[in-house]
Amino acid sequence: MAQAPPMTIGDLAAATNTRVETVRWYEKMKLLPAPERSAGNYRLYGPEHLRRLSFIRRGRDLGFTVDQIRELLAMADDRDRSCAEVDTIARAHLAQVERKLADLTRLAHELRDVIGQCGCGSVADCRIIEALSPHGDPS
Amino acid sequence: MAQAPPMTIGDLAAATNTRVETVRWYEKMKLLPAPERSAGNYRLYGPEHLRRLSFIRRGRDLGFTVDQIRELLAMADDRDRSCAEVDTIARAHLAQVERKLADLTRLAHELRDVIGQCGCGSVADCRIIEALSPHGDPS
DNA sequence: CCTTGACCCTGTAGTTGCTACAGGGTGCAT
DNA sequence: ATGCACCCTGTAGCAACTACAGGGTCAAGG
Repeated sequence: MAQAPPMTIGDLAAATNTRVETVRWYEKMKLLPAPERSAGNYRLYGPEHLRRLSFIRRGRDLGFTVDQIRELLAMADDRDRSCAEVDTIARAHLAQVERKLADLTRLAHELRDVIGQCGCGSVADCRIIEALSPHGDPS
Repeated sequence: MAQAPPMTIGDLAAATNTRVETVRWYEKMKLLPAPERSAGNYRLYGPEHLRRLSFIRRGRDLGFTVDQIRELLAMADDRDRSCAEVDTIARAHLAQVERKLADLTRLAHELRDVIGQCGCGSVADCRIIEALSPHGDPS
């Protein structure tokens, strides 16, 4: 069984659908440990880095902040710790997502209302502009 | 009929539920025209500023970007122009909101799934951590 | 052997929409 | 005259990247 050869930063980025600059940024932010370097000073990554970066990316896709991911990683690294903290973070995050969802739903309704009323005449009687303007401009 | 006396930046901010710094920032970003100044170099605002800032704030509440609001303002200022462009911006924005809404809905589902599976034992078999990790780690 | 081109390196500045000072000046009431 | 609340400018910070600039490295083709 041959070991997989180390990956360059470009390989790692491609494998995780990440930009090279972002990988370097995660390293600076200490989400990803600094890897070994080649003779020519290139970063060389192994499968452990791939796993960790995949974790980070998935967390980001799920909308966790970098700080939350840092906490999740610390917990995942400490496998004897209770899972309750992980659950707490996830639940707090879900609550936040649900709040945002409610906001956006309301917003979409308002926008649909506003757009529905527009007869597309001249701006002078555009309902969209009117809806944005302070109520009823009496002059 | 007495004219309303000019408002200070604090008054204007209070009347529109905005922070003073934000008002100054809108001025620098050229959303709000620079007002006259008092002898002591205080900004003095009139009802036109109040109207314009209300418009901006309402647009921001509806999730328009500052750039979009700048365009909407330019159109609103030019009252003979066709309303079709306004409609275009609003529709594009709605489409974007709906995309974000779909993403967040999917995300909330995933988070609920992940949280539901957590029996809260030790991290070693935490389903949340597992769900974030790359599929199935065969070793 | 040399060049070309794709990749890599560091470091810094830009993005969005504000927010938070620091270090001062103004205006009004006591 | 002395507080105190408010105003001024200017700069730096937040999140999470993204986009250079100005260089170095490496493998392949001629």
